[in-house]
Amino acid sequence: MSAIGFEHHDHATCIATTLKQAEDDCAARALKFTPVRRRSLEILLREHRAMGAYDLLAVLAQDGHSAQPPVAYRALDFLVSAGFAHKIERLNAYIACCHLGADHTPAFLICRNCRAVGEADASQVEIRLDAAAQAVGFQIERTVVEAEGLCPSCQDTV
Amino acid sequence: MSAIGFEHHDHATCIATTLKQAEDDCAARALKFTPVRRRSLEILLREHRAMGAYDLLAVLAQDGHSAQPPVAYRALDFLVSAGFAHKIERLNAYIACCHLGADHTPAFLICRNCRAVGEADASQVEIRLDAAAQAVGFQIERTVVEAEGLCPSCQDTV
DNA sequence: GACCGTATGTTATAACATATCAAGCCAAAA
DNA sequence: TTTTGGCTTGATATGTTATAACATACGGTC
Repeated sequence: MSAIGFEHHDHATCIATTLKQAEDDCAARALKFTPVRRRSLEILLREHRAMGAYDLLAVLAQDGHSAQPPVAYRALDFLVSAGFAHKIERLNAYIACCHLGADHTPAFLICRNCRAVGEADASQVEIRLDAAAQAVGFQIERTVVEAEGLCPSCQDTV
Repeated sequence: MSAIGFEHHDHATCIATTLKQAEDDCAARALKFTPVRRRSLEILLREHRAMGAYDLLAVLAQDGHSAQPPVAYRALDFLVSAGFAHKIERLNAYIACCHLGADHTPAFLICRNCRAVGEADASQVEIRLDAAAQAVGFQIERTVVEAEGLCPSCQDTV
């Protein structure tokens, strides 16, 4: 699959495998995959779309977790820094990573109509900023690439 | 100059020329370069860094303009859609375009320490997403590229 | 048990953004 | 000239996203 978000796939398996991977990964790196964190990742995986922190919070609240904003933001920060989720800056929203384990600079395709988000196949994405950065002595640590446009299903309807 | 923001330049001239260019451009395209809009661009140019909408608003207020949020957001929307300014998604902030007139997909270098922002030289930036987008039938309209890291002056201090 | 570091709970507030409706301006049509 | 219609502005209120600040709980180690 080239991008998730615009195509169908076996969702239940996808959730289970990714959770397992995250669990193993945390064990290996001595990170604490606590209940809130695990549950947050599960929710992101289940929704399989970009969710606002407050969307996540609402679902967590239904589980009986504390429903204050920092709870969601902390969980999201953990997931992002562990590489299990990404923040979509354009939407101020978060999405589970679907290439977990692969060390990648993700590139997202964001539909401006339905807000669906796909993670572009890293092998087909090329980003070259080194020369420009080097020219001014800037030291790049992380790069955000987000393309906005229309997803297949919205191209006809708009 | 390869990137503005990390290097010195003749600022007064830079402001004057850009304002003039914007003015001409508006005349040519039948856009209304009203006082608030002009003043907003001038402020962004003068500051020469990413400003939040409320930062802009505070300066506008000193001029005696109405100081309600919509005033700033409207002006910023105009400037962005006219191509005179860019939004830095990572910072939820806005910056004057320094390559006005050139049709470009800007790429920004954002210092995570001092929040200085440089616009990378377009000629040295290469972004290829077409293949990935085409593979899933996504139609790209606009691409956001923002690199986060350390600017020259912050590399020693942090 | 005492200590320490990390994670969580809780309250409050900062920061960013938009909806809505009324009023003004200007230019083109009648 | 008056009218009409579109765009710009003014003003109020509200919605949305994010963090500061402080207190408490939990788990491991000495």
